[in-house]
Amino acid sequence: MPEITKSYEPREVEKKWYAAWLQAGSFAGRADRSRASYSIVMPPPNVTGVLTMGHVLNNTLQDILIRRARLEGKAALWVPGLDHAGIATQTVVEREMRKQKKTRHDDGREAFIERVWGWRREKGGKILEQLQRLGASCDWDRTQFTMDPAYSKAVIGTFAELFKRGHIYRGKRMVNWCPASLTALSDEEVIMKPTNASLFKVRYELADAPGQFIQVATTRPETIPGDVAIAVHPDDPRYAGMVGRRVIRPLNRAEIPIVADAQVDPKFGSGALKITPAHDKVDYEIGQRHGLPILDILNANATLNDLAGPELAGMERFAARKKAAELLKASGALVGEEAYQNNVGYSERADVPIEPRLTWQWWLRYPRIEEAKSAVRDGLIRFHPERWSKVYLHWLENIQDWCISRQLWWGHRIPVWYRKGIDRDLLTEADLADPSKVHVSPEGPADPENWVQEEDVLDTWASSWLWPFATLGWPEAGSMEAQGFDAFYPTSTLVTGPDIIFFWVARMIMAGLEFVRPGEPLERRIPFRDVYFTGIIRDAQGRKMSKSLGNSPDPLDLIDSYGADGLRFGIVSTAPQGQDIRFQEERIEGGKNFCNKLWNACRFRQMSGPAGDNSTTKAILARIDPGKFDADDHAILERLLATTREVDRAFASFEFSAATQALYGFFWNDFCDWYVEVSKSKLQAEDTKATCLAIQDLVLRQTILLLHPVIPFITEELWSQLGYSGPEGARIEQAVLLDASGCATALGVLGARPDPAQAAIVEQMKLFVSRARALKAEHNLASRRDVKFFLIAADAPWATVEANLAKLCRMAGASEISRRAAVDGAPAAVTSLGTLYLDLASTVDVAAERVRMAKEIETLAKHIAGTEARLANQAFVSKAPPAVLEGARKQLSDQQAKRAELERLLKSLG
RNA sequence: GGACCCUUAGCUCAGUUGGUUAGAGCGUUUCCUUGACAUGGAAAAGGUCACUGGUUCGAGUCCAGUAGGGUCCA
Repeated sequence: MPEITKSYEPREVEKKWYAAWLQAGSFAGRADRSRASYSIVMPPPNVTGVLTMGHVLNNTLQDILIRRARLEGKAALWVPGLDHAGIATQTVVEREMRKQKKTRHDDGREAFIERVWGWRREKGGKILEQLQRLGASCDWDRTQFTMDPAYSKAVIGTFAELFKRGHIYRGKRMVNWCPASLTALSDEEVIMKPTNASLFKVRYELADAPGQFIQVATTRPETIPGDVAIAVHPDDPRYAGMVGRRVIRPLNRAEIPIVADAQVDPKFGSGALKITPAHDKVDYEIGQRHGLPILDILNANATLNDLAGPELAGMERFAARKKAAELLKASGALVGEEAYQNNVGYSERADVPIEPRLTWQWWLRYPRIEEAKSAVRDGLIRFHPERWSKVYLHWLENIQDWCISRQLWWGHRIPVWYRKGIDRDLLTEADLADPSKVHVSPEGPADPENWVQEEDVLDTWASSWLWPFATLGWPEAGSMEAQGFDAFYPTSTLVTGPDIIFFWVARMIMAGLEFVRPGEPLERRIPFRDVYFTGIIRDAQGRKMSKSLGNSPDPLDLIDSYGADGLRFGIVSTAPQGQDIRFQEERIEGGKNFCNKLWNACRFRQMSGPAGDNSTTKAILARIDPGKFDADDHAILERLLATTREVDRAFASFEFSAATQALYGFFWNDFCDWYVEVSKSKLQAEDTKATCLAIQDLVLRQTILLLHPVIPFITEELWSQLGYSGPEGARIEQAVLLDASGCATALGVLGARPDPAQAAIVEQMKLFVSRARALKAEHNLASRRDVKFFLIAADAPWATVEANLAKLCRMAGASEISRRAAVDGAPAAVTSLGTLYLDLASTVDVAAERVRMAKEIETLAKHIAGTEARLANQAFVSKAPPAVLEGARKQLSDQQAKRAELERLLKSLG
């Protein structure tokens, strides 16, 4: 067996094992009727994406779940993939073309799409390779891309099917138009941002009464040329006589009417609203009610068109706003201008203000809304943290039809064909259902020469909402069979961010309910059972990480510095459930240090004695002789069981950081700082050596297994180095992890069930040693190993000390601890095992000693007073549970005894 | 305007049915290269649990309100 090196060097170990895992097919998800299934579909990162800290967190958690499932003996499958990300990808490629002064129109549609594919092959999807550096154990052979032929077929087929079922329609409606990407967006892709604007107060002159005006307030004077009316509230007394009269539009001058509409807010501004139906959703509705014309003064790229009038035509919208204000001022129509903050919708991708715009689009009436609600409300799908279910339900309560068409080329082209020569603007609902005018099918019409295909593509989310089942071969029966659909659907857990709860999570639920296993119960149709929402990773100041701020560390740099395991351990240990995370590189460093600690503890084991048979738990147990147990053996096994129980619980309830913290505390404090140290004495004695080594082997084995999902590389390496892999060299994922009760049973069979009373003695010894060390440190003897202690103790505690004398001396750094009947004038500490004196043959600073002692008595007196007060309270004595009461009494007597002893010591100092 | 979350040590955070003297990591101070580990060990300092009131024998924990910070929806 090779010797374990002095410190852990992750680089080569990670490379070696990842290759070995791939080679062995360790990540392959195979359906297996004899085993429970556990499946996860990875939220597909954008094909344009590179690894961010958010991905690190998200994918580490998925990897933890899937690796733990493997150790629990489940048939585990983690499906990776990529999202074609319509707008984002098209933008990236167009930006490259712009460097050569070209646009996609120079290419033409087909050539452009081919260019995007070329980009995808060369530069896209790098993120999946980066995930491998992180250790992600996905079944890479199943990697899916939303534009793959089979997946595309599912997407297109779904459109045709939903159309057939009456869920999809074509409509001319107000949409959120992105003037940068030149496409419609869904409501979810619009981000409302408070924006500093100016509120312009503009007066419109009454046509029939020159010199009389009606005043409106607007943040968008450049749209005045598109005004077709002024609206007031019907009950507004200020305007009672105005309704029905006409005013002069001050830009692009024309007469327009004053109408009355209850949707006008009389409290806003002057209570009069200018109506621009082509450029505002509310105005459009009001316009419809009053039969007003629609005057569209904007081009698709948000420059003003000729209808805006000669002064503004051709201008960009913000320049036009300035110009409009100037024109109004010059004509005297501008009454005032004040600073104003309003909410403006921005395009999520392009980050420019969107324009409400009237266009023909394809719309989806969401299916299965009620079922989607009850699936979450009734707990068939559980959200973690649970509170997100409120956000989900609230959205479903107020759900609006989904605009699913996008004016892009990169994406799934909508499978609709129009008969040549038909005017699409005139198509009625009845025409849409008429197969002689409109053809809808995945294959297209039999006589394509007579038809023209719809140019629009589908919203990217209208493909990814099929992800949990389309990645498992749906809807092709053969593929589903081959990919184990039956076993792996519903998937077990979805790990994602709460920011896409509407975009993706809710829509996947509706899609699953609509399409999978029709007619079967809800719990068979839902796409996943648990949804874990991660927090958002922020920088140390609490800001979101972003490219423009440059406050996001490159995860690959972190892997280079701290190892993938260090990064994983660090990030998981800082990730409390459902709370945002402030990134601190120190925590990642802590992860690396923990790995090194683990490494060195294993190194110590290797150096301590010959390797025994570690190939199975049974073999290790066979090397343990419970007859040789001392209190420390009981204590470490007791803590091992408790830690296993806590880790089981934490993982089961998605408390990842609690799991890592339990393991950290156990391994560092209980094992390394105490058990390994006391082992150094035990290993000197031939009769306890073998059992002590076997216990170390047992503890290390279980610890490595519990840690493996979090830090897979180092644990695999140590698994092999310490011989747990057996003669066959089995990889760790082939081992079976025993839960707490399984461990207890295994120990019980051996007669080695840990005794809590013995474990309690170790707690006493720890405090004893700690007090001894403190005494030394207070007298500047911390580094001395030859200090003598005296102990005044009753027979029973002395027996404990005597039985563990060698260990206690070693731990305290004492040459001896001897029992005395009386000691005078030495610094002392009161412990539960007796009063401990530091033998300072000569110099004792009596004054300092008295101060220290008096301070301790004072602190103790406060606690005693508190406890006495509680016990003197009749209500407490009569109402508190007996265990609590008994605890308080015991505490009081212990405290009083300790105080008496301290007072005696103080007196003896003279 | 509606909903949700957060406020505990210098910093980042635990604290799960209310119950002994509120914890961890990092940082700080002092000491230590002894044969697993200085990526380490030992000791120590450091907190009116945001504030106010209430429920209770007992509140960091439950309830109401206030202040500050954040997120989502309108």
